[in-house]
Amino acid sequence: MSMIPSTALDSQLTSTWGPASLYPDGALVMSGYTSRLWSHDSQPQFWSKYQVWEWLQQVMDIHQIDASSIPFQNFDMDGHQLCSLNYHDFIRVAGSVGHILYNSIAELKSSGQYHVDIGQLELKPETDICPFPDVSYPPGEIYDPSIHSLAPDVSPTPSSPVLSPDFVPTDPRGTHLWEFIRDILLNPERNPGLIKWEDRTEGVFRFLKSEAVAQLWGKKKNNSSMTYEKLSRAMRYYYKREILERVDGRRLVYKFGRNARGWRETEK
DNA sequence: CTTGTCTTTCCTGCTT
DNA sequence: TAAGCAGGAAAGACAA
Repeated sequence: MSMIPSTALDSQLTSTWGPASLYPDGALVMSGYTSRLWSHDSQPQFWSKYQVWEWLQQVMDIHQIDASSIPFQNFDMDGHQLCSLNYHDFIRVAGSVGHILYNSIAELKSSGQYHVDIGQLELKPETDICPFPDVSYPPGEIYDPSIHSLAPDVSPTPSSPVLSPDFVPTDPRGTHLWEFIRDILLNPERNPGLIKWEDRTEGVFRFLKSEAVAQLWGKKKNNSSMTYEKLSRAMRYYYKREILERVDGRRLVYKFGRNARGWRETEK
């Protein structure tokens, strides 16, 4: 996997990344938003897995499609693999959304930029830029969770040299939700851009891609219907057990509590 | 088979 | 209005 300059990542995550709802004047903001996003490394063939997921989330946001409606884990691949998918592959792994994704990547491959035309958001067939207009799929087709992933399996609980010396990666079977979250935070190289530390020493963190994390958690639990809504309920149960502490007034922000172990840089 | 833990699912109401 | 948050209630999964 290719490395992305951290400065580029940081700027993407902190300044250009964010839900579209932050920008009430969506249409006006969008063009600048997307052009900023894709202003670097615009050749999808050279994207890392991280950039593939960034692109996925962006397309979903731009088209105002619920991120939970596609299986992010099915796109556990780098840009080279992504570009090798044909139209049918996109439809197979993402249902009707695959159509949008295919168009996006096709345009990126040819121009290196993803131009968002607001009029295109309606996705009228007659203005379809899909190069395979004869390809048909059942109207109203949606993602079928039983469809297997094209991508190789990925473990969300990897080992990494950044872990504290006494941290031993837990058995995936026995990993609880908070440990799963912690392991994502401790392994940004393997699960980049999903959750970010807000205050490393205080144990404050924020979900950047809540639905993507929920999908990953669901995959781990073999539950394709997991959502952030349900994941967050489980997170709230941790308050009482002091595994997490409340962070008032901030959406998607949590803080590790006194009973959470293994997240500190210098644990013991 | 029973029990306890840890979610998962659903829901109502509230907040941003 | 959408997305999150707060918890109650109840069911499910699973290990001891």
